[in-house]
Amino acid sequence: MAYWLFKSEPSTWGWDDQTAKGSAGEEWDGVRNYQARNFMREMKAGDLGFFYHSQTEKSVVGIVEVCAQAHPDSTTDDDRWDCVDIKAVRPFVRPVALDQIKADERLADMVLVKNSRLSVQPVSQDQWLVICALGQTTP
DNA sequence: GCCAACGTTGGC
DNA sequence: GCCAACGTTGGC
Repeated sequence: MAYWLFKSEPSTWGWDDQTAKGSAGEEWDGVRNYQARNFMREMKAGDLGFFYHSQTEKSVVGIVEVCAQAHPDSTTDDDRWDCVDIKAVRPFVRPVALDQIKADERLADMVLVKNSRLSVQPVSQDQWLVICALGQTTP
């Protein structure tokens, strides 16, 4: 089982939008970046991910689960682009801010810190556990 | 195949 | 609102 991080601007698609979809989940569509797409193609149903709010909030706000493996992105006819479906699992008791992540030396190698622009990224198990602990939330 | 120009993203 | 970093595009 692998861990990931999904980034979104809350004004475009936020945690509230995601939870509103319930257990049915929703396509993580609109990604037009090869690296991000390739990570989605590696995902398996049951993998877990962080839901990160960029821009105004810059915080990890919850945990999501991959509920459908990569399939063609329904928002384009261009067959280069695939996406997975994700569903909300649970919110963080305390959102974990980017500042906190940057300040924690255990998280210095996170892609979020090193390549802040990549919208879908892998997270190691160690990083996963540290951030869940900071968020006071069950991994 | 290289590289300059351009567009987009996201932190500050 | 600005700017740095990065990815993509297109001309050569």
